[in-house]
Amino acid sequence: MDGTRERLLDAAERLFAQQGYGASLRDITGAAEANLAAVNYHFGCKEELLVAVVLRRIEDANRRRLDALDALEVDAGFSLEGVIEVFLRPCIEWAGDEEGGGALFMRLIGRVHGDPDGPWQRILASGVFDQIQRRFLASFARACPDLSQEDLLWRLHLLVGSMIHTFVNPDVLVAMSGGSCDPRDPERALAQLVPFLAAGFRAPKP
Amino acid sequence: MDGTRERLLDAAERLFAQQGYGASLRDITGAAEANLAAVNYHFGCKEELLVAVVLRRIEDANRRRLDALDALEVDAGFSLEGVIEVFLRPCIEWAGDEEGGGALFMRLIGRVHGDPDGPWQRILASGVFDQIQRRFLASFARACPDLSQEDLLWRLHLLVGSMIHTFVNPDVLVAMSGGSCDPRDPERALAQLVPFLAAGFRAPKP
DNA sequence: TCTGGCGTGAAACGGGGGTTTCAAACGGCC
DNA sequence: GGCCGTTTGAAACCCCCGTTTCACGCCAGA
Repeated sequence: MDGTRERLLDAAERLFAQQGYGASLRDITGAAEANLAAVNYHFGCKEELLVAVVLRRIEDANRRRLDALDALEVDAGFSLEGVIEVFLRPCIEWAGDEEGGGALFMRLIGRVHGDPDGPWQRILASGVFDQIQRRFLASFARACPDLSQEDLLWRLHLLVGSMIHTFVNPDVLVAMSGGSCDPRDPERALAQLVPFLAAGFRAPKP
Repeated sequence: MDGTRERLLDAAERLFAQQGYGASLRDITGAAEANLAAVNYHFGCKEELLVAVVLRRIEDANRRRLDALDALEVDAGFSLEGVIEVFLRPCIEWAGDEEGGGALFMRLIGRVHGDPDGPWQRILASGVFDQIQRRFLASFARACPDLSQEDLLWRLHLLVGSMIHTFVNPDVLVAMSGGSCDPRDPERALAQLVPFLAAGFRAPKP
């Protein structure tokens, strides 16, 4: 039967998200109804499996971000808020997607992101974020022409931090607020994040 | 010899930060020049050791934050920027403290924070952050009287995200900027974070 | 001095981990 | 049909892990 590779990616995404990198290959191959050796055959080793899981979603998300940014740039309605929304969109959709595994994927991102010497380095080194970073920096520079490149980098970094922290673990904010704040509601999350971050970008230069 | 407990905490802090929760008790007790069984004797199990490591620093930091906030509240110079700075201060100092282990501790925070089902839940449940959250929410409410409780929670959450993302892995921003942005420089980090976050808090209500 | 608990040392226990091996099965192609 | 590269199956290999056990030294208190 074909599709073993895809089934492995699906199962790994779910189990890595739920249990962290400590999830065993035996559990993953079991869930994928594949043989234990299939992981090493298709991906080489456990770490490469994780990298493949992450890249599969990131590359797709970045394509959609670039498309949306293209549309925004030529539109007369170009705005700082629009750029921020385009950047946030994939994460917001993932966070609200309980069935398709998007919510789990965000948790996985949080995990690998917290392990600086692990697979995350390989993901960064793969260059998946290079084009995204360049394009968005250019758009933010257009929206905030007074800021230096250094300031833009700082603020993009702070934006990413708020985004990850919010969508990786929506439950934290839900619990903290007793349920009144819920990042998994896309509209309300955007309504909170965009004004906050746009105001941050428009802050006077340090 | 006394101090085994403290040596274990020191060694665990370093090794957990460098290698994650996967660091073995054999390595930790070896580095602490203690016996393997000492961890289970003093802390019960591996997870409790991690919790103890984290709480040791968090409790101290929160005490200092509360003191600084007390001083700020009675001062005529009370301001939103002041509250933000007080909140950020411990993390900024840790991030710049390579020798004392503060920088490593921030990495550890990033790791345990990314593992929502792990020891972080026990840390949250311990209530270490309850008083801090209440006090700072009150201060932010004083600085931003127009915002609802829900908006304040959202914005405090976004602040925490930027803070963690920045100081947990300073190298990311350093690499991304080619060295021109360095979160480990306390003054410049404050100069970037405080205006951005203050403007975010002052953004109009969603 | 005797004693009892506290801390330590050394070893073993039971289990699970990633990876490798090699033979068997599959599937397109000459 | 026969062949060969690709994929799967089952088992073994070797290693490291957290925890437990139990005996031994230590030292205050009776």
